[in-house]
Amino acid sequence: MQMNDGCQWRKYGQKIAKGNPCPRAYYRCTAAPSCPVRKQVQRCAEDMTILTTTYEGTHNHPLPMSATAMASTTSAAASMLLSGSSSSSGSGPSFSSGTIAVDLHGQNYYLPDSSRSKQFYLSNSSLSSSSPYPTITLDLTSSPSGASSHFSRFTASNYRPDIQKFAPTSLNFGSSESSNAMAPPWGNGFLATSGQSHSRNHPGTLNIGRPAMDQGNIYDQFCMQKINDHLAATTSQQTQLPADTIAAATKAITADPSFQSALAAALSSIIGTGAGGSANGAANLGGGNHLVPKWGPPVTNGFSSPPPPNGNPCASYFNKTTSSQPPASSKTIFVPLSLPFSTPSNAASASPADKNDRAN
DNA sequence: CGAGTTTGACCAGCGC
DNA sequence: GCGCTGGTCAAACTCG
Repeated sequence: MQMNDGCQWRKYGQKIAKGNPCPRAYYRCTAAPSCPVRKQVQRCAEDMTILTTTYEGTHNHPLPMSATAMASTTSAAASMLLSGSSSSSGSGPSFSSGTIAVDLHGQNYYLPDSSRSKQFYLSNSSLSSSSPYPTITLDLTSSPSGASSHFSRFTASNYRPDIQKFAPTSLNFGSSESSNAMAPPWGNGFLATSGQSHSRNHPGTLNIGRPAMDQGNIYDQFCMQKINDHLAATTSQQTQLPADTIAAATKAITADPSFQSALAAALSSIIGTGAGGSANGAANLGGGNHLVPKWGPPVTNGFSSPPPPNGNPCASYFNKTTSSQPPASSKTIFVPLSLPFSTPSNAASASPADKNDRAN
């Protein structure tokens, strides 16, 4: 069991996806026996330091606070990213269009792109700043609040130390539960935590040094860490994201090309632009295809781009080689995709239990 | 000893 | 129809 995002996950498979040297790990939520939620964790080929996590399905059980917080964090980031990208990142994918409307408060994202419009609903939004890793979260899962309507959540958070400093995020943890359930042992300080998570594998080094599964854990841990950190630090102020925080986050995100690309990739894959991640996009989002038509190609490219000079950190990580190649700055991308987008059927199909598993 | 992880094999959808 | 790719299962292995 892993404590990634507040939920317990069990790895049930790993596979090397085409176009990405890094294996993709598959996890199932074990918080509840019948929970259909699955998670995919994969490293960005372009930047091994970036992890992309895709959530699929809807939890049929109450989420721990940490999980909620995590989701929140990512959502906010995503929103920021979206807005930021649209305005400032010209180089990136075609986020730019500027047609993207982001309503942080409402958490309602509108991407009336050229021909297709999509509504991004961020059920939770929070920016976690404690983690050294930039995190991109794409959550397409239907959230409880959105039960009535299917929505997806895109969340991206850029975890950067510097940013953290600037953005004392006050996260909306939405859950009254305290961090008890999720409180990770390492959840003390940012440094402490990160050190711990990493140290598990490679003491003293910042590399993710483990297979995808671990990666997932790690990034989750970071999130959790952040959360905890925030909780501790802002115990009393877990409320909404201050404009400042958002702005800072947006800035940070837009400033990081790799992050953008990673996010774009994640989004594209999730959304299932025609390009490549058809499986995810189509299956998960159902109508998700309409979401980000333009992003697809560019993003994909990014992923396909050759690995870092290091050689293939990914491979080594996944191979369990503890080769430590601590990326100067590790980045974690969370791509929580949730199924229930706009297609009810998605939920069903998404559910692993159903047809399952072997479907593909 | 139990829980979780790892890894290879199998299955099914999709594209050519 | 064939091959490719992605996703899942299940047995074996490892760690606590």
